[in-house]
Amino acid sequence: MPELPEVEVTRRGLLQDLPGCLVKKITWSNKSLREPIPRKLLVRYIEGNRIKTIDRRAKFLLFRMVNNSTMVIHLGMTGKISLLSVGEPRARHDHLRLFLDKEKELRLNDSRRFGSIAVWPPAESIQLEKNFSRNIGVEPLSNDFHPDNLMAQVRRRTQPVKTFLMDSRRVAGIGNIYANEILFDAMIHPLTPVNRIPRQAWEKIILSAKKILQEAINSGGSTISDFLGTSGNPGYFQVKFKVYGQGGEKCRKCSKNIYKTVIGGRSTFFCSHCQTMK
DNA sequence: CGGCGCACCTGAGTGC
DNA sequence: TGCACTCAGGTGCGCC
Repeated sequence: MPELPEVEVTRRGLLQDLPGCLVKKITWSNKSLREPIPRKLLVRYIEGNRIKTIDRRAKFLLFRMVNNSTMVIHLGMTGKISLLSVGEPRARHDHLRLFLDKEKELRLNDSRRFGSIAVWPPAESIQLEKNFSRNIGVEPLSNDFHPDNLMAQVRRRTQPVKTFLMDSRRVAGIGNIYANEILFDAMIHPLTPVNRIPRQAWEKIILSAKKILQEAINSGGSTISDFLGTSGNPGYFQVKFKVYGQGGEKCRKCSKNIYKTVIGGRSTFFCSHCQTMK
């Protein structure tokens, strides 16, 4: 399910109930996700402790514990976190179950197992987070997402702007769907080399990104009440995308054809009439 | 160093 | 109904 908006909506949903909860017991599947599940660290630092709050960095959820440890979860392509009432039967592809007080269970289900779970022990948490964050680009909803910042990074680069927006070391949290949608909104051709984008166009990309991501978060916000219960995940919010998945359809702005191609190995949708190289 | 292709894994959909 | 094949929202490695 997850790009930045979906992860953020998940975070906000969990924030309604999780802070203060005690993690009484943790169980896991016998399969690895992207990396092996850190069982020993989960038992040592998360089990028996209380959740303080939940933060987000890029598409990672950071569960801050009262003992200053942190559980870091990435949802990959198919990861879903649900907050369930105790007694929900286990399901195929459940990989992590946190049994909480207040008759609740936090569960991670991930069929493709591209997700990940890490634990930062209290003593190393600050340093580990520093290293972690250093390898991740600017948060697009922050004030640091600014033409100065981006243009300084792209002087020598020729990669397509779509690839740049999706590169987590440059910009955090933008995946294939929203990269397509943002560039349509900004009227920029996805193949435009980043070193040939003028400041004005960067300003537009930034505004479009903030707008598109914020709209997605807002529309997901209305589904937060679905968190309790098995069907509880917001997914892509039934948002009607303007270009993603619309190959062969008519452009909403100019009625010309929307093309589908592949950039950086990912499906790319755009209107060659509305979206130009500046 | 920058940029690209590919692997990782399962499930859904399509066409024969 | 079954089989073979394609594609999918993410990330990081290795290769040129």
